[in-house]
Amino acid sequence: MTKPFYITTPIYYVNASPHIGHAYTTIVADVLARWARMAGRETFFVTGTDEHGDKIAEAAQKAGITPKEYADQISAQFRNLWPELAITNDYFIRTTDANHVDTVRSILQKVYDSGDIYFGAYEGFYCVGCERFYMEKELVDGKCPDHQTAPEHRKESNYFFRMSKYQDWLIRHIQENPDFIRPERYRNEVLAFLREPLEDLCISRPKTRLEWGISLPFDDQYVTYVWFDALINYVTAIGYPSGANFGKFWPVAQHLIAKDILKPHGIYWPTMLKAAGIEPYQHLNVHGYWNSDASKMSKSLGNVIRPLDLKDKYGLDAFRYFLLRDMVFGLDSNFSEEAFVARLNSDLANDLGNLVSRAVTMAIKYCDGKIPAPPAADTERKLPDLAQNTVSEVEACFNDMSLHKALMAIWELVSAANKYIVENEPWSLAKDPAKLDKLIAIMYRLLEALRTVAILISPFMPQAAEKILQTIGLDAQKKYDLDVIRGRELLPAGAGLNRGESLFPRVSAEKEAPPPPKKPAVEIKPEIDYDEFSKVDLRVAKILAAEAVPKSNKLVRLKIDIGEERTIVAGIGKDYKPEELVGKSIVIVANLKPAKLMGVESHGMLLATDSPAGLTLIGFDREPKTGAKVR
RNA sequence: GGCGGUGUAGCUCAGCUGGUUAGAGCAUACGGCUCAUAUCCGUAGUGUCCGGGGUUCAAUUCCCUGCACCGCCA
Repeated sequence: MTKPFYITTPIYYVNASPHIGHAYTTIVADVLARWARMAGRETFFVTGTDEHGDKIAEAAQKAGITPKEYADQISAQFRNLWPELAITNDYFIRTTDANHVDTVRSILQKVYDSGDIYFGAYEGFYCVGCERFYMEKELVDGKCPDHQTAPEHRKESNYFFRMSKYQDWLIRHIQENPDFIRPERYRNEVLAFLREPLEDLCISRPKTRLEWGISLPFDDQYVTYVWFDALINYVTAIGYPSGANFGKFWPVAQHLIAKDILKPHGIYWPTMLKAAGIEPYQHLNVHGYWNSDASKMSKSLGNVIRPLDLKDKYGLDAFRYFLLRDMVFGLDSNFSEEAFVARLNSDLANDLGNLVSRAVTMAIKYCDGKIPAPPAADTERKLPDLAQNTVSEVEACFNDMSLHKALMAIWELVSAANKYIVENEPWSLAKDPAKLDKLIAIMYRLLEALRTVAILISPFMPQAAEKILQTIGLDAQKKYDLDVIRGRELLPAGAGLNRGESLFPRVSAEKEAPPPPKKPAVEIKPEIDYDEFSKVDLRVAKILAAEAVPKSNKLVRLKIDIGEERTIVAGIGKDYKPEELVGKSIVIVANLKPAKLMGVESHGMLLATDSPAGLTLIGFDREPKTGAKVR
């Protein structure tokens, strides 16, 4: 009986729509899960969404909906994306699920009862805009670095988890289990962090400040905050404490995360488990970031690569292949469409796609369109032996999280098969009837190698694997596993070969750059004379205050100074936060006829234009005089 | 500021505990084949192995130092 396998993705926070980073992590988890199933392991694969916290409450308020409605929307985006990426998760968990709420509360109570949660005061510099405390060192000139406002000195009482108590235990555990956190660089990072004394973890927020969370079971004036809620999903998902799955899968739990959440998973989570009397997970697997053009991808930079765009443009399997082949697990990688196309053409189209195409064409021609009988005395074992080695090698790579190396190993087999064709020149053998047996034996070994390749790539590229199996006359619906290729199960002689369409057509790199859409030069409105222009009174205005107009998506009410105070309403709420507007100098049309927007009278209109990142206000390169005319 | 990582062919990278002509893939050039998605196979290169110093019979590999980039912590 082989060991069960339990893999989780991070519990994704619903403050942003899914991007390539989420896609990568989830695809890696999927590849691991598919591989484990193929290796005959009982497998459980969990992903889900983290839905509590002030960021969600805030975003929901801005959108004019309840936090739950907001979370429902974003959570659905994740849930709907996975089938499109062929993700085979067994369970999708949400931190708002009732069973999760119960589990969190029961673990909190348990830790509280054992004395590892205490009530304490927290004192410090609190920025109202950020709704968080700052350490003195973080402040710039005594002011909040984000808002440039002086923080208040506040005292707040909260519940704390006695994390410090488990520091020594954790250090020992990591040292005694070298594979606990991998790759090694992240293990070292955690150990480095643990050289400093660990502070206790604040795990609550007063409801006066944040209501959107799970109430503490021992004090309903507080909700639990962030990690003490989110991390617990990994045990909720398998039915902690008494579910059958928990007993089976928890001892082999593996988490998969990106490096940005190393600390919560490498430090908070194991100590929380320890305090709750639960064994630690088995492995924490940490990967790097996908960068685009060397700058870190972020929403604010507007260079988020949308996974679905790429999948639709080049095909899901190519997308999955590229992500897994180009990133060394643990390190950062650069994403570029150019690299993607290069991989697709050289590895998938030229090497694999063309191999399948030529092998099947010849097999159909030389073997009557059917899988031939295996050679009687098979003494020539170069290709079959290599295939066997490849299976073992790929297996070793999986144990090591070296997925890119697994693909490299498979591609050595692909190359060897191509070489095998050139060396044996089936087309020459076909001209000599005396060499028919040899020809048939060669075609058989080739088809056998294709089957091995197809099965080995199936966790990475499920669709392509299926197509190859169909092409070489095998039942694609059958569940193949490693035993089929390791045990050298014979190919079903007589099964019909089908030359399908190209597996991976080449794509042209040059033509990928879409031709600049032919625009009818710049469209200019009809001419006006100066008199007409001079009717427009443009003024420099200073923004004194700004607030979102309730129930509106993008309207912001601005109090401005143009020598006199005025109120205007502007549709810029999607691109600017009210607090970042205050103090800015802008240009307004001062003599525009007042208009009521969402019940608020606007006395003027500000000027803005489009930028790649959204609207941008017309500004100044020197500080202007408030109220001055703009000519 | 403290700790750590990285710096190897045009590009992306592999090189464990020091040892004969420093490797792979892509890109480039030339040759071969024609079954195949103008694909495949073979051959050929080029490298101050970031700079400087040291240890050693011998260093890309160890030590020190400088530079550049990155990460964690503050």
